[in-house]
Parts: sequence; structure tokens; C-alpha cells
Amino acid sequence: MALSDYFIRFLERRDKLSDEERARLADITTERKSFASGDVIVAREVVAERSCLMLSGMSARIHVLPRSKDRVITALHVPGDFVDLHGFVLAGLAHTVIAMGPAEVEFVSHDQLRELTNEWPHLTRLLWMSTTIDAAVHRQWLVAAASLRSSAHLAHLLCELYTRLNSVGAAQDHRYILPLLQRDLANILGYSPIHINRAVRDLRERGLIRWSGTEVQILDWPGITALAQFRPDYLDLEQLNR
Amino acid sequence: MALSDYFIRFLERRDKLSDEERARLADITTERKSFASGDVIVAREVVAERSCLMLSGMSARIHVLPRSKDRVITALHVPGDFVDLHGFVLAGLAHTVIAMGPAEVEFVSHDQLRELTNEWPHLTRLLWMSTTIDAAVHRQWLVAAASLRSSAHLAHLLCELYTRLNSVGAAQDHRYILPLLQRDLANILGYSPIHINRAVRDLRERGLIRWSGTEVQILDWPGITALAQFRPDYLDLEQLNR
DNA sequence: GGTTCGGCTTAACCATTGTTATCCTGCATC
DNA sequence: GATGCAGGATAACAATGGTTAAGCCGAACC
Repeated sequence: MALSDYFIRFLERRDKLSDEERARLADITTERKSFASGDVIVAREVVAERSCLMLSGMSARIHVLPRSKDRVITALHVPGDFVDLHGFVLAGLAHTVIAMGPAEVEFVSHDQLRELTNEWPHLTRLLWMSTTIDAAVHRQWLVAAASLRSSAHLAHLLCELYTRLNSVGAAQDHRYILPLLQRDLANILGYSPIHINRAVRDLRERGLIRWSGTEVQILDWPGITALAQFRPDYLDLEQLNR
Repeated sequence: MALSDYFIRFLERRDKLSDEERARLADITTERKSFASGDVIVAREVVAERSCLMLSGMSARIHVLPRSKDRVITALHVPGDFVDLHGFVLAGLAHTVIAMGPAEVEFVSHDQLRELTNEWPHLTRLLWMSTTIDAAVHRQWLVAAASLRSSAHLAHLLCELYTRLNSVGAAQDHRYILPLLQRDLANILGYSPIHINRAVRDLRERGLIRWSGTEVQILDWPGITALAQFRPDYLDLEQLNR
């Protein structure tokens, strides 16, 4: 199949594409696939031969710990994200990508990316940009981990996910579907599942959120962003010439 | 001046360069500058016009927190690191780069990088790679933050820095100069300075390290890597075709 | 050589987070 | 509708980390 519009919109939100560039992107062929919750989308391997884009649902990069059998989640991906594009230039991925809830993705072969990057420098810089935005999110997670306490830390994640989902049109009205268990949130934020539960209760009691099942609703956006000290600058949502 | 050898060696450690590519890199002109401890090397700004490479010493990316006047360090850089290359493709950097101890750097203009990336796709992918290795380090810091307790967490940082310094020839024999205060370590790991001190004492009492002033010596490499669950895979020190 | 200062060290006490255990609820299954 | 089960909620207690305060030590300065 042809490359979906999602990623093209992700790029166009941040820079201008020429007609030729848009046509060149549309020439990319992809393989689409659906996954059930918990399925492995990308296995940890020595050298990857393709990378994947989210079409719907969410996925997570998980790092399995040597001893404790537990795992840490270092990234969450929403529709439009080029999940493991960094695998195109890296020797090996130290992580696995799994579906959080039902998810659809499309795979692009690295051969095609190599051809594209050999001839389209501006598009190459935009692909590169998408991996550096990922890194900016990593840094913000580090800042949040170092500076926020449990409730505020959880609140920061909720704010980020709403902002990212909203920016690709996958959420409105401060509501969204969050297909994560409290155990998963514990693996993201580095707390015990019980403590995540305490943080959820705290946010509820402050009147900031409503949360049942997989549906999250933010009741007080100014309040929760203030608690989380959330500033969306790092998501790089500006349009520029790159 | 011409681009220093440091970064070229960083690349050659990971992929092969043709003679033409090596010559093209040597054509890059740079501006060298020295900084004293604490100096701002790269100020947070809307659009950067150049990026910097470490020649000697260390630097840190700091994120200033809105309220608490405190700051978080999300990355440390050693000689050979292209510190803020991601600023070449990102709209704005959410952080400042400062010198940790005396440091020498060289600046490369984005105009030159744009010219280079317009014509040298393989070199572009290698520059891209260097930013994705940064991101891999960010992820490992997230894993460490989520899964390790204070002593092990500090130990992990000490192992990583030795490995990185050693890989560029800036440290041998499990010793190195670490121009960081305990306060800085607190800003990296997200603990209070007092708790960093407890962790240092713990590592000393376990006979894993000797540490006085800015000189760190790792006495028991197998012991400390086991405590920190340190596996250097994520630093991507393999040679491959990219 | 005394003074000052910043950073390291330690201790006592308090706050946050982890652990273990139990119960509740909703859903799937039969 | 009884059963089993997974995930969420809660409580009691233990461990980890933060805060405040004070002493120590070496380098820089006069």
C-alpha cells in the first residue's frame, strides 16, 4: 500500500513540503498490519530491516530488565509517529515495541528509506527531525522524573498524551482513550502500581480528572497543567523551514 | 579552523568513511572557543544558527524549572560529542548547554551543515546517527531512573561516563576526572544533594570506588557494573554500514 | 597564619514511596 | 446465576529519600 497521510501531516505541521516531495513520499510502499493488545510489533534485534508508523491505537517501547523480569517503558506512540525510525541509522535497538490496546501500523523497508535519503536531502532532514522530537520527549520525561512527585508526574504524562493526540486529531474536548493499565503507568513513571493508584485517586480528589476504564477526561486543564508544570514547547509544534 | 579529528573518529568507530567523505568533513570550518566552569556554551534560543562539538572537558544540557529556580541536567557530553546537533533540525532547544569544569568546544554553522547534507547522504545519515545515540542514552537514563535505587543509579552513571570517556581515549585504568559537584549529580539523578552524598558513601563502603575531589577511580569494575546492571550495548559501539 | 567560603559529611527527623495483604468490582465463562 | 479471574481500591507497615541543621575540611585571600 501507499504511505498513509498521517505522517505527511505530521511533517506538514512543522515545515512546508513541495509538490514533488509530497509525491515522492506518496511513492513509498508500505505493509499494513493490525495487532492485538500486548502483541510484539517490533522485536529487539541486531539490525532492523524496516521501521513502523502508527496508524491507530498506541504502542510502547519496552526495555526488559535483566534481573527483575519487570520492564520499563521509555516511549509511548500515537498515530502519525514514526515509532522506530531511529532503527534506520542505529546498529541495534535495545528495546521491543508492543501494542498497547488494539493497534494498526504500517511498515516501511529501510531499503526504501535509503533510496529516499540518497536523493532528497530536505525530506531526510525532516525524517531526522522526527527522531529528534522523540528525543526531546525523552528529555522532558527525564525532567519530569527528576522534578515532579507522583501526582504531578502522572499529570504531566496525561497532559502530554492529550496534547499529542489532539495535535494529530485523535482527541478532542480534553478526553481520550488511554489503553494502559495502572501497571503500565507504573512501568513508565517508575513507581509501584499501588502508588500509581494513590496518584490517580489524588488527581480525582483534586477534581482535575475523571477516569474510568480506558477513558480519561481532563476536567480542569489550567489546573492540571499548573500542577504538572506542563509547557508543550518541547513537542516542537511550530512551522519552520528546516 | 578545520573540524577536529575527534568527531571523525567517533564516526569511524561506527561505520566506514570513504576518502572523499573524510576530505569533505575536513573541509568544514569551525570556530574554537574555551569556556570556564559554569559558562553558558549554548543559550536557549528560538532558532540556533550553529551547533557545537566537545574538544575537551565536559558540558551539560540543563533545563531550568519554571518555579523552583532549580535545574535538571538531561545530558552530559564528553570529547567527540556533537552536543547540540539536534538543534540543526529542531525548531527550538528547550535547554541551555553549560561547561562543567573548563571546556573547549568548536562551533559549526548550520549553513555548512545544510550544504553538506544537501550533497552527502551517507554523511547525513551518520550525523543523524550521532543524534540517535544521544537519544539512546536518554532512554537508558529513563530505564535507570525507573528501575534503580540511589546507589545503583549513581553507579550506573559512573559506569556510563567511564565507558564513554574510555571509548574516545579520554580515560584509562578505570580512572577519570569528573568535574561535577554533588549538587550537579543531584540535578542529573533527581535526588537531593544530601542523598547523593549517602549514595557516594555507600559505594565507598562497598569498596567499589575511590573518589576525592574531581578524580573518580573504580576499584571493582565487575562489582559496580553488576550493582548498576550496566550493559554498554546502548552506546552503539559497533561498526556497521549505515 | 588567621579568616572566609563553598562544598563535603553526618545526624535526626519527616515525607514520600514500596510491599504485602485483603477486598471489591466487572466481565467472561459455563 | 455461580465461578473464576484480572484489575482497581484501600490499609498497615517498612524502606527509601527529603529537609533542616550543624560540623568539617581545604583552597583562596588577606
